[in-house]
Amino acid sequence: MIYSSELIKGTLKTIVLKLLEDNNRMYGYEITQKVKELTFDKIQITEGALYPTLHVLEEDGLVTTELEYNGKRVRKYYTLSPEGKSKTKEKVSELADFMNTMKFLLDIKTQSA
Amino acid sequence: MIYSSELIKGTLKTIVLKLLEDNNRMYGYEITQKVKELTFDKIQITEGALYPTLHVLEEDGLVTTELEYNGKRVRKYYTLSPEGKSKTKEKVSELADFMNTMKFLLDIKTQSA
DNA sequence: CTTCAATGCATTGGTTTCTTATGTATCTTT
DNA sequence: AAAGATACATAAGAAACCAATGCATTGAAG
Repeated sequence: MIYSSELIKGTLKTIVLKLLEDNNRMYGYEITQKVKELTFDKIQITEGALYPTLHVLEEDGLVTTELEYNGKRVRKYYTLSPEGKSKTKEKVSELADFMNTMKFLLDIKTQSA
Repeated sequence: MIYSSELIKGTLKTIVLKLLEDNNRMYGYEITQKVKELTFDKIQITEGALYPTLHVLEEDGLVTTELEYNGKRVRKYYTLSPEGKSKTKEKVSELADFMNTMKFLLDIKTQSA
């Protein structure tokens, strides 16, 4: 089962920030694979979604980048900036809070009965 | 605190379906107030978002409607159709599953350490 | 040795979904 | 009488994602 794509909307940026927080330094393709692995293929980030998101994070100063060459193949590594780190905490805690609220909404009957 | 609007994306339809499942029969404005109340003002559904969503649910045959007059003021009541009921179960369980996955993603460090 | 899959970057066009703003009208409270 | 709440609705625009495409390198399989 793969989640319908609407669900990813709004959470992608937070997912990426959280992964960077946990792994310090990652490149784009690595992120797609890590998410796929960690979610047992339930979330598959498309490149058309990921790269624009990474570029926005960079424009906003939340990440810094450095190019690295393995032979001739280039990798663009992303690392959280100080602002990126605090923004990550914000976004993660907001999402956690949101999920609690949603859980409450979805379980109304069980909880009130 | 009100959640940043990106978070609502993708969950609105499921929220509406779930409320209709719990309350059997609701009209639009009532839904906005109920969500506001149940989430302690953290989620505020705008009418510009809600009404198009309700119309789509109707077009898709997931809800049926009936107009009712309180004096001259009209209310449009929405009720889940049989397809709507099964669709609701689908969507709610998908969202619950998604939230578990997200929770796992956000807690990686805690869980692996 | 060549072809296909995987790795790695990126952009473009299109759709969905929501926001903001606006419009109309009724009812209630001050 | 006016303002705010109730109640419907639409329209223009932005945001965020998907699907498709493109380019290039590397590794594995035949």
